[in-house]
Amino acid sequence: MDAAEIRQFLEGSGLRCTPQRFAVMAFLTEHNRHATAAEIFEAVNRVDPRSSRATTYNNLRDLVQAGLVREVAVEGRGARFEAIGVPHHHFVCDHCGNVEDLEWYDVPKPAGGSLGKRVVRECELIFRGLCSNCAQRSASG
Amino acid sequence: MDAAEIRQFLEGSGLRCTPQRFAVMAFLTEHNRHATAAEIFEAVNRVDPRSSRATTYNNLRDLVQAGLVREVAVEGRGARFEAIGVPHHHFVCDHCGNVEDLEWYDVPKPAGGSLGKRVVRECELIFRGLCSNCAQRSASG
DNA sequence: GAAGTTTTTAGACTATATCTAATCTGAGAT
DNA sequence: ATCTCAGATTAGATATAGTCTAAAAACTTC
Repeated sequence: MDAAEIRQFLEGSGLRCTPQRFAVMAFLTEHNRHATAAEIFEAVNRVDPRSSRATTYNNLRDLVQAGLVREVAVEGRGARFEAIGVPHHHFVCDHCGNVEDLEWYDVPKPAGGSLGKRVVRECELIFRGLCSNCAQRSASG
Repeated sequence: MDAAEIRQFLEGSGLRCTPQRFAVMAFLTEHNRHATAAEIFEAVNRVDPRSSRATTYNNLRDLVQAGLVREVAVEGRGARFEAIGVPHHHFVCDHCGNVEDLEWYDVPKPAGGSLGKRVVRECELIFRGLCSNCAQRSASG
């Protein structure tokens, strides 16, 4: 996603393309990691050193509401965010806590009537275990 | 799980069965909800009004390490915990934030070599959408 | 019942997130 | 161009979540 696309996305959602908001979105699309609010704030701060924490949180809330960003569900302190791009699943390392993306594939929904009257919007698959690095380290250590 | 079983579980994991630790475990097994640390602390506090927040956190950490309790991955402030019992998946309501259990069924692992050298310990499936209550309310409202 | 270990406690401290009121910005109207 | 005003941003106070410390208490073992 390049700068012009980000601008279009924001304005298409009724959000002004402010420098701070743009910086949040740009950071999230560039680094497809699962950034904490602190990391995102730091990135916005590189663009404008006078920017406020509140703005980063406000913008993250707006972007999540607009459907451009997703809050990732992981245990541990501090929310994590990612730009909504190619769908994928997640792998969380027990040891180092890193979150990695796994290729998307369809997951079967619960069978029969067990969903009851619930309405499913999306589904996320989280694997847990040891990432490549930690697995090798624990094998050789 | 009754009182004697909880005691056995704790001692089998090398943990003393203290009143506070017992209270944490008992609350989590009774209420198979996905309790926040604050709710658990409140429950422990009903048993012993002088108990400390730190103790609840210590005990939750110990119980997670011992494999009797799991920290549930959900977005939002405040970690949530559940006793490890029958395996199940989760449904998170977009609207009210409640976490509900869904019947367990096997989920296919990523195909081929896409896991690389990762070692998978467990897998969790999270559905998101509207719970029965919120779905009905939004349909009729 | 003494000695040593584990656990708990109170409260300070750190980290994370939100709120408030004042100020600033920019896109459309003129 | 510049006025206007809703939407955005700011600093800093406040709220919420979690951790740490040192001392006291509660068990275990002898």
